[in-house]
Amino acid sequence: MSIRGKATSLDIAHLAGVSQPTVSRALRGSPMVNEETRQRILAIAEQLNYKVDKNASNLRTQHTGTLALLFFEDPTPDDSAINPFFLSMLGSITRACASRGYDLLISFQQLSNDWQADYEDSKKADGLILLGYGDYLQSRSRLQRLVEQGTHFVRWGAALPGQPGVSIGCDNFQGGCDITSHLLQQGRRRIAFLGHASNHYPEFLERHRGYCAALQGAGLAADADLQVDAVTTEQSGYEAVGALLEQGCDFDAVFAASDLIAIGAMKALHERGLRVPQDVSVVGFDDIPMASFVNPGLSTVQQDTKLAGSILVDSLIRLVSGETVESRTIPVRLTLRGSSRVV
Amino acid sequence: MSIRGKATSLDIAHLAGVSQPTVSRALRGSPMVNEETRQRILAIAEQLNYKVDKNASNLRTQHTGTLALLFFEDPTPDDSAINPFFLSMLGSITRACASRGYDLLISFQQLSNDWQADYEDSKKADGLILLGYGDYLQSRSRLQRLVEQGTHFVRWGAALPGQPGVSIGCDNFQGGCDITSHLLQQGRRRIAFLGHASNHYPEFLERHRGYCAALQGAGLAADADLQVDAVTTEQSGYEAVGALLEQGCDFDAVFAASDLIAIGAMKALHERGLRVPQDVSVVGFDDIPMASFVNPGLSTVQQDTKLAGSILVDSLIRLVSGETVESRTIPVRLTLRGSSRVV
DNA sequence: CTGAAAGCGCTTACAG
DNA sequence: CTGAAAGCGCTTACAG
Repeated sequence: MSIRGKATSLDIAHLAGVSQPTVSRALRGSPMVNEETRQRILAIAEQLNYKVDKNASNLRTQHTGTLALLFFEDPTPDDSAINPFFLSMLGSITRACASRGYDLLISFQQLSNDWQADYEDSKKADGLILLGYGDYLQSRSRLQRLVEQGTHFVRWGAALPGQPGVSIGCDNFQGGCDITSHLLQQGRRRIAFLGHASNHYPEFLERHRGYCAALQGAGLAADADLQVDAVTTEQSGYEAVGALLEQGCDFDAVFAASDLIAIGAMKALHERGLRVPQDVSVVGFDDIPMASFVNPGLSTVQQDTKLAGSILVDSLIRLVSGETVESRTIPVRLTLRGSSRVV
Repeated sequence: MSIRGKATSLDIAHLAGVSQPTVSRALRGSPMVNEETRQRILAIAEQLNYKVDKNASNLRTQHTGTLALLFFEDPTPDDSAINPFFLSMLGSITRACASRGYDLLISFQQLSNDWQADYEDSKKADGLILLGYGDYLQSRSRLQRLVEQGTHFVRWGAALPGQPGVSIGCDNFQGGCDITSHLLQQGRRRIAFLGHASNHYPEFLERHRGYCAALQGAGLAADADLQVDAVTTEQSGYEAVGALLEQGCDFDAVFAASDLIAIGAMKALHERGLRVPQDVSVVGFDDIPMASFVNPGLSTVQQDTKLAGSILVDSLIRLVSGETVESRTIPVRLTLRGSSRVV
């Protein structure tokens, strides 16, 4: 046995008086090993604090028991904080992997231009989870390439028809529709939409479509003047409200395409002396932790990140083991708080 | 060349008409390869989308280029949200690893009882970053064992004298002292401390010591009735204020040992009709993102998570490469907002 | 139930 | 500057 360095299966074999393959079998729980022998081997392994060398076993078996999370950001390539919604997804994915016995490798893709390549190709992971925001059209060709290479991956995002690969996303359309209906029920009629509504941002677009559908259901038409582009930062929401007010737009509610936008919007409204919700109702999307702590609490569309994480991980594991997996949409739920309810 | 599956260095060697070791050298940038040959090899590798098999190279070189983050939680072993402060640390560590060319393996230790063992021992990572909260005394013996085994690790936490291993932490004492002084300057005299103040929670204890020192500096004694135990959750802060009020304690300020506690405390105060900061000033510790969004904004002690992440990663990398690394304390900074300033 | 043999895909002395 | 050889530590047919 090597004194320095970690023990190997050969060390154990010597000590147990068996061959090295028998040690390997015993440790992996093969039924073809004498129970007594196994116990002896296990005891020695335990005593030596032996752990199977993953590099060796992965090399031999050609799979890793590891999943890689590629997190890509577009709008803020600086070191600013990560969107809390994605942080929450990250937490949920991490937990889901752990509970299924997989390791999770995490990478921020803004710092690497070598996308798909780096993980499954270099045998670090069995499959990829893609998570992030940013311009969809820019990433689409990359998805296409992943599919062509036979890489196993799932992504979080809108499941568009003809979409390459497997997507898991929440029901953005329904969420947009429901929260808009809620505002309508509260008597609001001039509802601004803050967020991009183009196919570059499919999730925002779906939310906007839901918004339009709800308006239509109430016999109202969407007013193009009430849509202001915004990416998912407070700053962007703050500026969007500023733009709306400067244009002299008349509005009695704001549907922000994300909570971060909504929180920025609320700040801008407060600063102009407009009361939320008395003068302007505000609602968001995501239900990030801080939504319940702003004052008033922010009404929003909750995305179930825990469920999402589980489904992403389970789908990927099934994909890796050769099963066919369909894209899925997860239902959303309204979380109503003070920002949209006049008492 | 194998049609199915990934290309290997041998495939490239065949195509380039050289031996496999030459391919390996060329790809690793060895100066002992003819430049022309190298270019040819590089081109073929590129074309085949070849990536070095990490399992094979790690097995051969006996190091991984991977760091493992062990995140352990004590108080909430359920699926509740991760403390935003640690989420922020996690983001910062992830970025720091990426920018230094290391992969990051993440594990939630609440789900595994096999601590230290699982990572460096199984050759998945070159070193460990320990991050988390919970009872320090419970984990101390494990740290001791890590040191004995020669495992490379750094931990986030209070750098106590005689502490096993390398710790990086913020200056909890100074932070506690500064924020308490601020309250005193605002004319507060009866300052409650919400949080455990025992050696089970060394960071809270240090904050409490800073609090006592500041009081003493102002000629005041710490009133034991004004210290209420709390762990770092809103619920705990909410309950702590409830307990204080039920005891009929007289207090004009609250120093919560973490922002989460402070936010719970503010909620409890609001519900009882007490105004923040007019009736009771509230301050926290951490400066989590939501601190700036509660109403009024929460005054707090900022821990620089970005710097912390960099130092943790750099320290670990140096440790792994055989250098000696000392424990370090990172300075803190007050972030003052409306919760402690009567206009 | 067990062992001898082969091989996963690299890297690195060693020899030329 | 390049190649033949060895070996990292496993797992898995194959033979008994």
